[in-house]
Amino acid sequence: MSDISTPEIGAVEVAPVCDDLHDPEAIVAADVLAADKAQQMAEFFSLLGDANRLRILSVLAVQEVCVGDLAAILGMSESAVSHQLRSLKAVRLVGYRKQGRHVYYYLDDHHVLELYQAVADHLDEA
Amino acid sequence: MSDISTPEIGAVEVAPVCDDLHDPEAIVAADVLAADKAQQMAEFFSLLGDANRLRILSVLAVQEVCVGDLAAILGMSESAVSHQLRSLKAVRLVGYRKQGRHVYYYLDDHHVLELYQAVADHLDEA
DNA sequence: TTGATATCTGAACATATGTTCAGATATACT
DNA sequence: AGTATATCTGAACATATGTTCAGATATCAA
Repeated sequence: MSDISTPEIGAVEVAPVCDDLHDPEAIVAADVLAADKAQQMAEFFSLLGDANRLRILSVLAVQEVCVGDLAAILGMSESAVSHQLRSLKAVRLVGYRKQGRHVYYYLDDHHVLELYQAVADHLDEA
Repeated sequence: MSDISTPEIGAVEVAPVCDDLHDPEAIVAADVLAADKAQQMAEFFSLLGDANRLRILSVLAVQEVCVGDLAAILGMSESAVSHQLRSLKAVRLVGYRKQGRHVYYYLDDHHVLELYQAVADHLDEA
Protein backbone atom coordinates (compact mmCIF):
# COMPACT_ATOMS: atom_id res chain seq x y z
CA MET A 1 0.00 0.00 0.00
CA SER A 2 3.02 2.29 -0.30
CA ASP A 3 3.48 3.46 -3.88
CA ILE A 4 0.24 2.91 -5.73
CA SER A 5 0.21 6.51 -6.85
CA THR A 6 1.17 5.56 -10.39
CA PRO A 7 0.78 1.82 -10.44
CA GLU A 8 0.48 1.59 -14.19
CA ILE A 9 3.86 3.05 -15.04
CA GLY A 10 5.68 1.60 -12.08
CA ALA A 11 4.36 -1.88 -12.64
CA VAL A 12 5.39 -2.03 -16.23
CA GLU A 13 8.96 -0.99 -15.59
CA VAL A 14 9.51 -3.07 -12.51
CA ALA A 15 8.38 -6.43 -13.77
CA PRO A 16 8.32 -6.95 -17.54
CA VAL A 17 8.00 -10.65 -16.95
CA CYS A 18 5.81 -11.90 -19.73
CA ASP A 19 6.65 -9.32 -22.34
CA ASP A 20 8.14 -11.86 -24.66
CA LEU A 21 5.08 -14.05 -24.47
CA HIS A 22 2.27 -11.51 -24.46
CA ASP A 23 1.45 -7.88 -24.93
CA PRO A 24 3.10 -5.61 -22.42
CA GLU A 25 1.03 -4.87 -19.34
CA ALA A 26 0.91 -1.26 -20.38
CA ILE A 27 -2.10 -1.99 -22.52
CA VAL A 28 -3.95 -3.44 -19.58
CA ALA A 29 -2.60 -1.01 -17.02
CA ALA A 30 -4.34 1.91 -18.66
CA ASP A 31 -7.70 0.28 -17.96
CA VAL A 32 -7.07 -0.77 -14.39
CA LEU A 33 -9.79 0.36 -12.06
CA ALA A 34 -8.48 3.22 -9.96
CA ALA A 35 -7.90 2.31 -6.32
CA ASP A 36 -10.32 4.88 -4.89
CA LYS A 37 -13.08 4.06 -7.35
CA ALA A 38 -12.51 0.38 -6.62
CA GLN A 39 -12.91 1.08 -2.94
CA GLN A 40 -16.19 2.89 -3.48
CA MET A 41 -17.54 0.10 -5.62
CA ALA A 42 -16.36 -2.50 -3.14
CA GLU A 43 -18.16 -0.77 -0.31
CA PHE A 44 -21.35 -0.74 -2.32
CA PHE A 45 -21.11 -4.40 -3.24
CA SER A 46 -20.23 -5.25 0.35
CA LEU A 47 -23.47 -3.73 1.46
CA LEU A 48 -25.26 -6.30 -0.66
CA GLY A 49 -22.92 -8.96 0.66
CA ASP A 50 -24.97 -9.87 3.69
CA ALA A 51 -27.92 -12.25 3.69
CA ASN A 52 -29.93 -10.30 6.24
CA ARG A 53 -29.48 -7.00 4.44
CA LEU A 54 -30.60 -8.63 1.20
CA ARG A 55 -33.65 -10.03 2.95
CA ILE A 56 -34.44 -6.62 4.38
CA LEU A 57 -34.28 -5.14 0.91
CA SER A 58 -36.45 -7.94 -0.46
CA VAL A 59 -39.16 -6.99 2.01
CA LEU A 60 -38.89 -3.26 1.42
CA ALA A 61 -39.05 -3.91 -2.31
CA VAL A 62 -42.68 -4.91 -1.78
CA GLN A 63 -43.79 -2.23 0.65
CA GLU A 64 -42.61 -0.01 3.46
CA VAL A 65 -42.38 -1.74 6.84
CA CYS A 66 -41.59 -0.58 10.34
CA VAL A 67 -38.57 -1.84 12.26
CA GLY A 68 -40.41 -4.16 14.62
CA ASP A 69 -42.30 -5.85 11.81
CA LEU A 70 -39.12 -6.28 9.82
CA ALA A 71 -37.53 -7.98 12.80
CA ALA A 72 -40.52 -10.26 13.22
CA ILE A 73 -40.72 -11.14 9.55
CA LEU A 74 -37.02 -11.88 9.24
CA GLY A 75 -36.54 -13.51 12.62
CA MET A 76 -33.92 -10.96 13.59
CA SER A 77 -33.62 -8.90 16.75
CA GLU A 78 -34.92 -5.36 16.48
CA SER A 79 -31.48 -4.08 17.35
CA ALA A 80 -29.80 -6.01 14.58
CA VAL A 81 -32.38 -4.75 12.11
CA SER A 82 -31.91 -1.20 13.29
CA HIS A 83 -28.16 -1.43 12.87
CA GLN A 84 -28.47 -2.79 9.35
CA LEU A 85 -31.04 -0.19 8.39
CA ARG A 86 -28.61 2.46 9.43
CA SER A 87 -26.03 1.09 7.00
CA LEU A 88 -28.57 0.95 4.20
CA LYS A 89 -29.78 4.43 5.02
CA ALA A 90 -26.23 5.80 4.98
CA VAL A 91 -25.91 5.08 1.27
CA ARG A 92 -29.49 6.08 0.49
CA LEU A 93 -30.56 2.57 -0.40
CA VAL A 94 -33.48 3.01 1.97
CA GLY A 95 -35.34 5.98 3.37
CA TYR A 96 -37.63 6.31 6.35
CA ARG A 97 -40.80 8.01 7.43
CA LYS A 98 -41.78 8.56 11.03
CA GLN A 99 -45.32 7.98 12.14
CA GLY A 100 -45.88 8.16 15.84
CA ARG A 101 -43.43 5.87 17.59
CA HIS A 102 -43.08 3.79 14.45
CA VAL A 103 -40.48 4.37 11.80
CA TYR A 104 -41.40 3.07 8.40
CA TYR A 105 -38.53 2.23 6.09
CA TYR A 106 -38.90 2.05 2.35
CA LEU A 107 -36.69 1.23 -0.60
CA ASP A 108 -35.27 4.50 -1.82
CA ASP A 109 -33.03 3.24 -4.61
CA HIS A 110 -34.96 0.93 -6.86
CA HIS A 111 -31.87 0.69 -8.99
CA VAL A 112 -30.52 -2.05 -6.73
CA LEU A 113 -33.41 -4.31 -7.59
CA GLU A 114 -31.82 -4.80 -10.99
CA LEU A 115 -28.58 -5.95 -9.40
CA TYR A 116 -30.55 -8.06 -6.97
CA GLN A 117 -32.50 -9.73 -9.75
CA ALA A 118 -29.47 -10.17 -11.97
CA VAL A 119 -27.61 -12.10 -9.29
CA ALA A 120 -30.70 -14.06 -8.30
CA ASP A 121 -31.15 -15.17 -11.90
CA HIS A 122 -27.46 -15.79 -12.34
CA LEU A 123 -27.44 -18.24 -9.45
CA ASP A 124 -30.51 -20.01 -10.76
CA GLU A 125 -28.81 -20.67 -14.07
CA ALA A 126 -25.78 -22.47 -12.65
CA MET B 1 -31.52 -18.46 13.97
CA SER B 2 -33.77 -21.03 15.69
CA ASP B 3 -37.12 -21.23 13.94
CA ILE B 4 -36.75 -19.70 10.52
CA SER B 5 -38.28 -22.77 8.92
CA THR B 6 -41.54 -20.97 8.32
CA PRO B 7 -40.68 -17.38 9.14
CA GLU B 8 -43.64 -15.99 7.26
CA ILE B 9 -46.32 -17.63 9.33
CA GLY B 10 -44.46 -17.46 12.61
CA ALA B 11 -43.67 -13.80 12.28
CA VAL B 12 -47.19 -12.77 11.55
CA GLU B 13 -48.65 -14.56 14.53
CA VAL B 14 -45.97 -13.57 16.98
CA ALA B 15 -45.93 -9.84 16.43
CA PRO B 16 -48.95 -8.27 14.77
CA VAL B 17 -47.70 -4.90 15.83
CA CYS B 18 -48.75 -2.59 13.05
CA ASP B 19 -51.79 -4.47 11.87
CA ASP B 20 -54.08 -1.67 12.76
CA LEU B 21 -51.96 0.84 10.93
CA HIS B 22 -50.94 -1.05 7.82
CA ASP B 23 -51.47 -4.20 5.83
CA PRO B 24 -50.57 -7.32 7.74
CA GLU B 25 -47.02 -8.51 7.21
CA ALA B 26 -48.44 -11.63 5.61
CA ILE B 27 -48.52 -9.83 2.30
CA VAL B 28 -44.85 -9.01 2.50
CA ALA B 29 -43.81 -12.23 4.18
CA ALA B 30 -44.73 -14.29 1.15
CA ASP B 31 -42.10 -12.42 -0.88
CA VAL B 32 -39.27 -12.52 1.64
CA LEU B 33 -36.07 -13.81 0.17
CA ALA B 34 -35.44 -17.31 1.48
CA ALA B 35 -32.56 -17.53 3.92
CA ASP B 36 -30.51 -20.00 1.89
CA LYS B 37 -30.96 -18.11 -1.36
CA ALA B 38 -30.09 -14.91 0.45
CA GLN B 39 -26.91 -16.53 1.69
CA GLN B 40 -25.91 -17.59 -1.81
CA MET B 41 -26.54 -14.15 -3.20
CA ALA B 42 -24.69 -12.54 -0.31
CA GLU B 43 -21.63 -14.68 -0.93
CA PHE B 44 -21.65 -13.67 -4.56
CA PHE B 45 -21.96 -9.98 -3.80
CA SER B 46 -19.30 -10.30 -1.11
CA LEU B 47 -16.90 -11.56 -3.72
CA LEU B 48 -17.32 -8.25 -5.51
CA GLY B 49 -17.03 -6.44 -2.20
CA ASP B 50 -13.29 -6.09 -2.22
CA ALA B 51 -11.36 -3.38 -4.03
CA ASN B 52 -8.48 -5.62 -5.02
CA ARG B 53 -10.72 -8.32 -6.41
CA LEU B 54 -12.59 -5.71 -8.44
CA ARG B 55 -9.31 -4.40 -9.77
CA ILE B 56 -8.22 -7.89 -10.69
CA LEU B 57 -11.45 -8.36 -12.60
CA SER B 58 -11.02 -5.00 -14.30
CA VAL B 59 -7.69 -6.15 -15.66
CA LEU B 60 -8.89 -9.57 -16.73
CA ALA B 61 -11.82 -7.91 -18.46
CA VAL B 62 -9.31 -6.54 -20.97
CA GLN B 63 -7.11 -9.56 -21.47
CA GLU B 64 -5.74 -12.62 -19.77
CA VAL B 65 -2.77 -11.96 -17.51
CA CYS B 66 -0.43 -14.14 -15.49
CA VAL B 67 -0.21 -13.94 -11.71
CA GLY B 68 3.09 -12.10 -11.50
CA ASP B 69 1.99 -9.43 -13.94
CA LEU B 70 -1.28 -8.97 -12.12
CA ALA B 71 0.63 -8.44 -8.90
CA ALA B 72 2.93 -5.91 -10.56
CA ILE B 73 0.10 -4.04 -12.24
CA LEU B 74 -1.99 -3.83 -9.08
CA GLY B 75 0.84 -3.29 -6.63
CA MET B 76 -0.12 -6.39 -4.67
CA SER B 77 2.04 -9.26 -3.50
CA GLU B 78 1.93 -12.33 -5.69
CA SER B 79 0.67 -14.34 -2.75
CA ALA B 80 -2.23 -12.01 -2.15
CA VAL B 81 -3.14 -12.11 -5.81
CA SER B 82 -2.95 -15.88 -5.84
CA HIS B 83 -5.25 -16.13 -2.84
CA GLN B 84 -7.82 -13.83 -4.40
CA LEU B 85 -7.67 -15.62 -7.72
CA ARG B 86 -8.49 -18.81 -5.91
CA SER B 87 -11.67 -17.25 -4.53
CA LEU B 88 -12.65 -15.94 -7.94
CA LYS B 89 -11.88 -19.29 -9.53
CA ALA B 90 -13.99 -21.13 -6.96
CA VAL B 91 -17.14 -19.46 -8.24
CA ARG B 92 -16.06 -19.64 -11.88
CA LEU B 93 -15.72 -15.91 -12.24
CA VAL B 94 -12.26 -16.52 -13.67
CA GLY B 95 -10.57 -19.45 -15.36
CA TYR B 96 -6.92 -20.22 -15.96
CA ARG B 97 -4.63 -21.64 -18.58
CA LYS B 98 -1.18 -22.97 -17.83
CA GLN B 99 1.68 -22.20 -20.13
CA GLY B 100 5.08 -23.27 -18.88
CA ARG B 101 5.62 -21.93 -15.41
CA HIS B 102 3.12 -19.17 -16.01
CA VAL B 103 -0.56 -19.41 -15.22
CA TYR B 104 -2.72 -17.10 -17.24
CA TYR B 105 -6.02 -16.12 -15.72
CA TYR B 106 -8.94 -14.89 -17.76
CA LEU B 107 -12.44 -13.63 -17.08
CA ASP B 108 -14.72 -16.63 -17.37
CA ASP B 109 -18.02 -15.00 -16.47
CA HIS B 110 -18.54 -11.89 -18.53
CA HIS B 111 -21.92 -11.56 -16.89
CA VAL B 112 -20.29 -9.80 -13.94
CA LEU B 113 -19.15 -6.95 -16.14
CA GLU B 114 -22.75 -5.81 -16.30
CA LEU B 115 -22.96 -5.65 -12.52
CA TYR B 116 -19.55 -4.02 -12.42
CA GLN B 117 -20.58 -1.37 -14.92
CA ALA B 118 -23.95 -0.81 -13.33
CA VAL B 119 -22.40 0.01 -9.97
CA ALA B 120 -19.65 2.08 -11.54
CA ASP B 121 -22.24 4.17 -13.33
CA HIS B 122 -24.46 4.31 -10.27
CA LEU B 123 -21.66 5.85 -8.22
CA ASP B 124 -20.89 8.36 -10.92
CA GLU B 125 -24.45 9.63 -10.88
CA ALA B 126 -24.55 10.47 -7.20
C1' DT C 1 21.52 -32.26 -11.46
C1' DT C 2 21.60 -27.73 -9.98
C1' DG C 3 19.78 -23.24 -9.69
C1' DA C 4 16.37 -19.77 -10.89
C1' DT C 5 11.60 -18.55 -11.79
C1' DA C 6 6.45 -18.80 -11.16
C1' DT C 7 2.82 -20.08 -8.51
C1' DC C 8 0.54 -22.09 -4.75
C1' DT C 9 -0.43 -23.24 0.10
C1' DG C 10 -1.54 -22.88 5.02
C1' DA C 11 -0.65 -20.79 9.49
C1' DA C 12 -0.41 -16.43 11.82
C1' DC C 13 -1.78 -11.95 12.27
C1' DA C 14 -4.48 -7.67 12.14
C1' DT C 15 -8.62 -5.69 10.85
C1' DA C 16 -13.49 -5.64 9.54
C1' DT C 17 -18.09 -7.16 10.31
C1' DG C 18 -22.57 -8.44 12.44
C1' DT C 19 -24.87 -9.60 16.53
C1' DT C 20 -26.07 -9.16 21.31
C1' DC C 21 -26.72 -6.67 25.38
C1' DA C 22 -27.78 -2.85 28.35
C1' DG C 23 -29.34 1.27 28.37
C1' DA C 24 -30.82 5.86 26.17
C1' DT C 25 -34.31 8.41 23.67
C1' DA C 26 -38.82 9.46 21.97
C1' DT C 27 -43.61 8.94 21.48
C1' DA C 28 -48.21 7.28 22.95
C1' DC C 29 -51.61 6.10 26.46
C1' DT C 30 -53.97 6.59 31.03
C1' DA D 1 -47.18 12.73 36.05
C1' DG D 2 -46.15 7.75 35.17
C1' DT D 3 -46.05 3.52 32.26
C1' DA D 4 -45.60 1.00 28.06
C1' DT D 5 -44.14 0.78 23.32
C1' DA D 6 -40.87 1.58 19.40
C1' DT D 7 -36.54 2.62 17.98
C1' DC D 8 -31.88 3.82 18.44
C1' DT D 9 -27.13 3.74 20.26
C1' DG D 10 -22.50 2.21 21.56
C1' DA D 11 -19.54 -1.12 23.82
C1' DA D 12 -18.41 -5.95 23.94
C1' DC D 13 -18.01 -10.09 21.77
C1' DA D 14 -17.34 -13.69 18.31
C1' DT D 15 -16.59 -14.57 13.69
C1' DA D 16 -15.10 -13.49 8.99
C1' DT D 17 -11.79 -11.56 5.94
C1' DG D 18 -7.43 -10.23 3.56
C1' DT D 19 -2.64 -9.92 3.92
C1' DT D 20 1.90 -11.45 5.07
C1' DC D 21 5.28 -14.84 5.77
C1' DA D 22 7.71 -19.10 5.24
C1' DG D 23 7.96 -22.77 2.81
C1' DA D 24 6.18 -26.34 -0.74
C1' DT D 25 5.54 -27.51 -5.56
C1' DA D 26 6.41 -27.30 -10.43
C1' DT D 27 8.64 -25.84 -14.56
C1' DC D 28 12.42 -24.05 -17.16
C1' DA D 29 17.39 -23.26 -18.21
C1' DA D 30 22.26 -24.29 -17.94
